[in-house]
Amino acid sequence: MNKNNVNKSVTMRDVADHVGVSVATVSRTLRNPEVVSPAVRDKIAAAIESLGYLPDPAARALASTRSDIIGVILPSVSNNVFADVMDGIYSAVEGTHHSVQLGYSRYAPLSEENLIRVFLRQRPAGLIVAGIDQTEAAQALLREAGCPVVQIMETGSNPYDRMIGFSHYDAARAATAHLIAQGYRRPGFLGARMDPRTQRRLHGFRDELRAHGIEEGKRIQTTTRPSSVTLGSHLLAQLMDLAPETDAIFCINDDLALGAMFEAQRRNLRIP
Amino acid sequence: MNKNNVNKSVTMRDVADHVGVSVATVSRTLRNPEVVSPAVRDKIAAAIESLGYLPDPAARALASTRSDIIGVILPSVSNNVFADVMDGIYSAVEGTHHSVQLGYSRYAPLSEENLIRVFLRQRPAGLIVAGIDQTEAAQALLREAGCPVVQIMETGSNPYDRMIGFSHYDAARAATAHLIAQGYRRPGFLGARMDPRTQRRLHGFRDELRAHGIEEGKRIQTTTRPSSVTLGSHLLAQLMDLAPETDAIFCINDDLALGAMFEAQRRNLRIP
DNA sequence: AGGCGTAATGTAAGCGGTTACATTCGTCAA
DNA sequence: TTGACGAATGTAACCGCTTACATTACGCCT
Repeated sequence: MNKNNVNKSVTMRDVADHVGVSVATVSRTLRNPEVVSPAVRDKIAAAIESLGYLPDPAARALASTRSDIIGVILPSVSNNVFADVMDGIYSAVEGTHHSVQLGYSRYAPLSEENLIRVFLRQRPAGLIVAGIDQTEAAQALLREAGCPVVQIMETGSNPYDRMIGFSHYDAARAATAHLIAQGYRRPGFLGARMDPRTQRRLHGFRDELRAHGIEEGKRIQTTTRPSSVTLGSHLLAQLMDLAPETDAIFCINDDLALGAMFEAQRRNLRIP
Repeated sequence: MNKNNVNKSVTMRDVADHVGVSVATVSRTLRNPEVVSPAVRDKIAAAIESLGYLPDPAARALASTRSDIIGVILPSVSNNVFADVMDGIYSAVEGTHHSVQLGYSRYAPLSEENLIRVFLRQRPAGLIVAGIDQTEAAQALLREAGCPVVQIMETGSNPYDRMIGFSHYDAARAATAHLIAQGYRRPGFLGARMDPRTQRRLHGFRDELRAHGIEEGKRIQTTTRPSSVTLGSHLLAQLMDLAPETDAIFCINDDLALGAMFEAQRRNLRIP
């Protein structure tokens, strides 16, 4: 096996010549092998292996007007949750003929819209986007994407195509209800970034408090800055200064929670 | 501006017809505008904008035998360090006409080799790989990649092309020297995964101890399992059970360190 | 033997750009 | 006035593959 001719690029033509068939036949054994006679198919497979042929994805995409790319658009790379998502996506894609192209919107809807446009231009095999907060234009694009579109990490009504995730509002209510059920009557809330998703969590928290007739006081501390561990510490410090009665904390993510735990420890607060 | 014709795909032909020039001229105003007369150039730019033309990357790649893709091959997505790397790469790429394609080797050299082969097939604009521990075949591929290759997160001799990073061995020695300088005479080591990079850190640690005539005792606790926070806790527990004299800890990464801190806290050990 | 249906393969026209080379045209020196 | 030259644009081949359609080969029936 001669795998090293990346530069001299073994083409389908080479494989075809080597076996003594036309390129069409080679293409067919790759795309739908069942229409090629087994004898020829085997010879072609052997030639592909021995010549180290690898298809040119650009040529394939151009000729077939469809690529093997799966576009993924997430708001952030540096968040653990998204890292887990990527992990999952890559393990699913591994071993298939698909490849992943990742875009990063930085929580900016316009930048997301643009990414969608660029990705769509490659006629991707599929598109994965986070959430439901796309711009009007982006929504239109996604509705006629011409490929499967899956929205992840959130649910809502009216999906473009498929949708998997959970309701951040409901989850926040459930978590808050849990705290209250445990007997905590003065729960606080720490939030950062405050993008639409985060806001829905805050609404869930608030509505659940209200449902139990609990005043929120000054126990909701948020910032629009991106979340981080140190920010978690700051926010908890702020919270405890302004609302020392706080007896439980709802953090919108793990970064903040971790920072809050460190700060709590510094202040010798009890952590269950 | 009609940006929504992603399906009906506005081609360069459409732009050319709209302005009344040949496609070659359109292509030129995109590729090297300086050879096109300013008047025509402006008309073309306006047409591109108003028709919402976006180039087809596959066609471009096929015709020019070079793509705008920057291939990035990392061992893991789920590690914070790599998330930071991606963050940096994406901010550098944002706003350019390049796009990033990320591959994930799962610390498996063969899988990395394969990714390199596949990426190279697209004649990428550049390639970024982590470290220096590629297979022979991969090394050969990278040396004649035909595009810039940059190795990150580590240094060593004999780069394929460019290399940025630091020596894990030296860094580990320096960190260990620091602990010893602070007066800690019984430092321990927690390591996970134990890939070549990690091993070099362990060697650095060991060599520095030896240089100071310090016995390592049972204070080196490692596992080949991938690192995680809970693993950090386990390893510290194990370390303190087997070597209670330990007075400082060297953790190979933040996951482990965090886990170790939690465990230390549980055991009421003092953390500076 | 002749005709026909089917399976296997070949032929060739694109896919949407890039680019070497040819052509046109205006300018200017002789 | 004429020829040469350079700048601007057009022409067309090609990049490597896919795929509709044409062709060939073969087995079977009448």
